[in-house]
Amino acid sequence: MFNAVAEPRRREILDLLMEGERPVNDIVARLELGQPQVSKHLKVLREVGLVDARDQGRMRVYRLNGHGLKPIHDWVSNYERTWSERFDALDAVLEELQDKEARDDES
Amino acid sequence: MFNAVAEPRRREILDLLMEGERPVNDIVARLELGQPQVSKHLKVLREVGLVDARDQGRMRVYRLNGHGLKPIHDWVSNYERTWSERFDALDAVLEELQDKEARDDES
DNA sequence: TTGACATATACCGATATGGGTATATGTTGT
DNA sequence: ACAACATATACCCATATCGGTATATGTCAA
Repeated sequence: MFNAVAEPRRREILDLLMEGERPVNDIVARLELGQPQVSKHLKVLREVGLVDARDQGRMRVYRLNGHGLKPIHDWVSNYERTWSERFDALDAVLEELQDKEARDDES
Repeated sequence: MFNAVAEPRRREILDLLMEGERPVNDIVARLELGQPQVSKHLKVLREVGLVDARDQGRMRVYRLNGHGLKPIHDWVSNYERTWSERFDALDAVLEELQDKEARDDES
């Protein structure tokens, strides 16, 4: 899953699909990459559930399934506290509470 | 960057470092992996700025630098709207506004 | 200074991966 | 039925990556 997204071209494909669903050739036209390569990347993305496909006439239309990114989002979110100012503020509050408790215990 | 985090063992190392800074051998003891392999993973993590190192006596203590994950968090966040209920609610509001405008234009 | 320790690096082999070219599969229009 | 089209797959090659083993580098302790 992480691996699927680690590939720059695959991220490009996902970014592109955020605009809306697209048949393979549209994607090929945008990316500077051969059609077989795009099909392979799409296969990988499909296998991990990041995109879905729908047959329409002789073309296959791919659309984004962003829900597949939730695991990554969840994992990264655990680290957000290490940089986010929002969490720094929260830390400050918690620390203050601890200090207050310590003072209360003393007295 | 994405690539550094795509490796399961490297994610394990990061998860482990969330508990606090650790010398290499501590990490080796936790992961079931040889010391050279751990050193190599740490090197990769250091190169992309996800960990920092500090020399203490004859050991090198590594600590997490979660800030390096912000780019990933930012990228994934763009997709959050595609699954989050929070954003679904926002979409509903926006849609309602559009409907309202449409009705106003008619009259 | 010497030996034990902590870590990094060099090297090897197996496997995976990405792009390229050719071709197979399936669909439409005539 | 046939030709053009859209996509997928098979195969090849070059390169990257991971784990493993051996070894180099640097530090402490006696």
